Amino acid sequence: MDPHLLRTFVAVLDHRSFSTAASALGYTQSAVSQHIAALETDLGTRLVERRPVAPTPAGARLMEHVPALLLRLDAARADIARLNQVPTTRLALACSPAALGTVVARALARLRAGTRVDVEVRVLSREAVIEDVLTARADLGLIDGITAPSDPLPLPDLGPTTTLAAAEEPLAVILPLDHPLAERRSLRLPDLTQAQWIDAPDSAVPLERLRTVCRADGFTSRIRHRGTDLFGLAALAAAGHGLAALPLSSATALPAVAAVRIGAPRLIHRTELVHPANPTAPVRQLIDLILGTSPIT
Amino acid sequence: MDPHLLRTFVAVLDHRSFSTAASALGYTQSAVSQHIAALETDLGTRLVERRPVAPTPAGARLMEHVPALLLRLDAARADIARLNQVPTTRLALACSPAALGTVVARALARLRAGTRVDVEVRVLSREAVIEDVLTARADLGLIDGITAPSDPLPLPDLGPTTTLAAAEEPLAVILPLDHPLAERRSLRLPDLTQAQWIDAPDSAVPLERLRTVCRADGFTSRIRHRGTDLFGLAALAAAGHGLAALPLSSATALPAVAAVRIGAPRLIHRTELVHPANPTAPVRQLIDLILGTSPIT
DNA sequence: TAGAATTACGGAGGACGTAAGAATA
DNA sequence: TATTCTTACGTCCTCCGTAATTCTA
Repeated sequence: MDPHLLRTFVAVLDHRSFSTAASALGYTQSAVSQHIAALETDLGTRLVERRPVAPTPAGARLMEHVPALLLRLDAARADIARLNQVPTTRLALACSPAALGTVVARALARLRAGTRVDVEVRVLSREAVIEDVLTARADLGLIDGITAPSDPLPLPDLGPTTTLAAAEEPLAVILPLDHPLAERRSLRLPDLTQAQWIDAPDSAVPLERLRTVCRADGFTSRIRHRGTDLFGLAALAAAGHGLAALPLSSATALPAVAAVRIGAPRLIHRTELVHPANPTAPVRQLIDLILGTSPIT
Repeated sequence: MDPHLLRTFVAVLDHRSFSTAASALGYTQSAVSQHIAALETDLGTRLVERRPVAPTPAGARLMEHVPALLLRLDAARADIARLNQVPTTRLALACSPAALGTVVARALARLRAGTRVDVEVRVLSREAVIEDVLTARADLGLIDGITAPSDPLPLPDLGPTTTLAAAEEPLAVILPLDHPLAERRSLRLPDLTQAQWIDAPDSAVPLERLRTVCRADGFTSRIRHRGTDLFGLAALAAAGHGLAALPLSSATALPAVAAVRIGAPRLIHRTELVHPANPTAPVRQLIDLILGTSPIT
């Protein structure tokens, strides 16, 4: 179970082909074939079905571990590299779309006033934000999500990182202006299980998460929207393709849609800050700024 | 970052010696030295201080990743091995001490009545239970802990496993029979931050966890009790060495100590069941039995 | 039958052991 | 000075590429 073998394993399944995986990795087909054969011998089972290339049940099971494993490996390497890094004043901040509106924009406004810290903001899916922070492609991450008021966001294994609550606000849904529910003061989420939704896991609250917090099925969607483009999502919602859940402030700011607050169950939208252990001084400064505890105004 | 190198890395730090690590791993000292050198070259930093052997800051950082990494690697292998395993009727059940009292004993009483499933019960620390389930040394695990009433227990990353709530009960503290607070109907946890506690992370609720849920410091201890022996813990508590937090039923059943319920904050003690994906039929049967949904009575 | 994976085989590099050499308590 | 780690070096084995072979859509 050498990491190299595991990397070619995922490449093969990603490309659904030994040869293209080989060229992507800079190996020959032969080498890839040998890698897979070595893995299969080691584990004593066939992992990949050939022609067409597809995971066997065992391969699928392995695939549930390997990406996390390789990520953690990269995280370890990055974590050590960070130790000897000289503090830069050019910081990379990765955030999910709703985190940008609820926290980052406001924080950066305060930044202009007083510091000489340069920030590059990168808007990504939640998973990609975590990846970026773990692998040191970003100095700081902001992730948004919904939970019961006192709970932390359920984040996957983050290793030795710290998460801090950066902002909380009510949850809302966006819907077309002429939607029958658009005039309501607030809505109950369980009443919306049968509505038509847009599944926009990278930008809005993932439908899967709505099902979990409501302990209910439903929340079906005909359209899936990938990417971090909230305005595009709003356009789809405005055109009547379905609802989407967002923090109230973002929902209100979007054009051509109505924003209605979710009144029940008691849920909040929270943005959490994720940062590696032992942040450098500029990073710590930015953290303080975002948390609003900084003397800089 | 070959897994072999990482394994010798942890062995070296565990044994605080290259030579004893070598013999433990079945290598020569030379090989171990080369392993460490290879890792250090790869990562570009010294990881281990020699004579005496100790982790450098970078080594300590690496050490925060490696055990989890190696565990996940073993979990992947075990997960695949389980696929081709023939269902046994001899099941290994790993549980934390309080889980035994709250769930297992009762469930196994029902087991005697109707099935031909053989169970081996193993009482371990929470971490060891998780390890056993992930690496298939146990077919099923039960872990106890405390949280706010509707929250799940905060378990570390478990990969593709499922957790289910198995039992809930009030939280209590045990104290000497002649303790001034022993006659109380209930106690508030924040009032006990300044008391003397026994830190028994393997058997009772870890003090660290009490601090987290109370959002308070304190809960200091002079005695640390390792191991899964609840009666030993009770003896220490009875002798006045400090308090310990346990589920009410276990606390009540222990000899020579008073059990007082924790009234605030609103916390529950919950036992959760951890099992791998796709359990075999006998395992599923045992799960149903434990959850009380089984027709077997 | 063509496209694609496997097998055979050889060379380069890596890994481990033996043994001699440095370093430190 | 004794113990412990490092370095040198030889051998064996592994890994990858080339090329011939087998498989299957």
